Amino acid sequence: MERPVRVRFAPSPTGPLHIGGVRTALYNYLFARQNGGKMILRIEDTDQTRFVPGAEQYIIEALTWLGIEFDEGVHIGGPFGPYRQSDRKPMYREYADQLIRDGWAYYAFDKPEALEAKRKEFESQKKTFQYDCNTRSEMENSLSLPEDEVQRRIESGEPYVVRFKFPAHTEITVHDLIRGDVTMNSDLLDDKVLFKSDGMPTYHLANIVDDHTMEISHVIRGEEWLPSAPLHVMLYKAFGWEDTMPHFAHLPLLLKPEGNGKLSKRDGDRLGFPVFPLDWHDPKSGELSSGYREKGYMPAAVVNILALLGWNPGTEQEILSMEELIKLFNIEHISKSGAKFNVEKAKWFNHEYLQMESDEAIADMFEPQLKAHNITASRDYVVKVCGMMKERLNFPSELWDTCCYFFEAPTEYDPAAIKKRWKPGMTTHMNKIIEILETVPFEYEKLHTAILDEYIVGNQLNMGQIMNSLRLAVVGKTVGPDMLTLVMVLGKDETIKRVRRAIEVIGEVEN
RNA sequence: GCUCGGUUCGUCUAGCUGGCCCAGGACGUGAGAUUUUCAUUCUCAAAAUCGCGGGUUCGAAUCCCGCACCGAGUACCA
Repeated sequence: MERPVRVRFAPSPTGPLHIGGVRTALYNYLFARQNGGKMILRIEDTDQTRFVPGAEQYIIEALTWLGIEFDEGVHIGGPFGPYRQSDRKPMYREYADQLIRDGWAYYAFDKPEALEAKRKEFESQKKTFQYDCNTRSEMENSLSLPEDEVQRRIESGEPYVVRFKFPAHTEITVHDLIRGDVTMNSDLLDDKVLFKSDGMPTYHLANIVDDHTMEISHVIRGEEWLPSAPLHVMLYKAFGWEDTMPHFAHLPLLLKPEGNGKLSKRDGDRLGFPVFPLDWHDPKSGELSSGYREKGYMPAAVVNILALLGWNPGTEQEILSMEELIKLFNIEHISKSGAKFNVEKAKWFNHEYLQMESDEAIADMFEPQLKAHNITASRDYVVKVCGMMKERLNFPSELWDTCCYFFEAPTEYDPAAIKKRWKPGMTTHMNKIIEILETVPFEYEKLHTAILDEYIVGNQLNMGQIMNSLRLAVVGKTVGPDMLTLVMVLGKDETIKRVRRAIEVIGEVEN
């Protein structure tokens, strides 16, 4: 009997959420929506020392921007709250006690320095110290110490942790939805701390207790958790919760674009693409890490990019909306190996999504840039320019650079273009074109006939030279849409003004 | 070191129940077409001896074994 689908995204508020985490959230979301299940946001803040103010807010804002919605969570509440582990602190204690009572865990008094010394000692013999069934008898804990001394130490307030007592010689199999059965021997696993001396549970305890009490059906998380999955399976067993243990799916890692290794926070700005969904100002260092949103990526594009990094629909379709992703998503098509992020393809996705935007919407993105350049233009004009130019763009941020000449006459002229196109006698030609513009009715067809057919072709002039010079005069360089279209958009007076000024500034050239 | 996981064009990947694969698509790259320029668009092309070596089989990217390499984990961090 399958239980209702309930999945959670459970980040730690230790900094900005990086895109690997975003992808994990996305996959959870797609799975939940597809199965009519619930999506829960739980904050795992059991490490007080790594808490970063603002991180939780950042996570919520980022996922909201991307359209990844929650049904329950720290920001919206729900029937299984509280959803912040620090707010659930009192309940973990009893679960740790239960484990001790049942012989699945024990108290350990070893000081951090003592453990460190032990590790050094082993290291000098080229071995690795592990707190496990072989070594725990040599350590200071409730298994090695007499009962009355354990009592005494606890009563005197000596700090202690609770460790899991891993049974010896046991094969533990984790069934992973992506990788199949993964089996490990308990002898290789260490007695993980479940409950810290500061009164907080560790990830392992809190995670299992919360997933159980929140009735989570599927745990979809990063591959870095696979090695500790056997511990988690054992904990479900120790608590007697095997029947309702969630299904596990460990996602492949996101790798850095060059070389090897896991994508890290530093890579982004170094390699020219964001590692974070939103800009992040580090409250301590004041350092800024750039985000997709501020770089001009559309949220739907980011979702699409991330969805396809480690999963595919099994067809050749690559542009997929959230609705389509929800419909098509399946765990079977998640790949096992890590994926490298590809900046060029990300740009292409963004380009595709930008093309789907209406001219109006692109104009909205353009307005702030125009304002920044002190441009005032009619809404109709801005919309028209956007419609004409959008296919050339990957990002809205490129709008000003590719469209500025629609709003501002050139102040300088590209020297290379002058050299190539502005040949002797050009001022005469330009004056002639001004004359045509002034006398011929200002209509596309009429101007085309007058300038192209009659003047240039009729006089057997070089089409490339004349038209490009005109372009140079109007734009300042040799880029842009169809010349006459451009003239029509700019209008008669503005065009003439620009050509006059070019004649004046560039002047006549010799050979 | 140990444990676990992974390994198809430069990158993301299709392929998983062996023959339709001398390996398909996409991004990027190159060439051509279109254009008065740039870009767009369109067409075409190059690009993986399927990590390596064995085996099973009439036949293997697909199954089995070994090796190599890469990654993750190995904290009172998650």
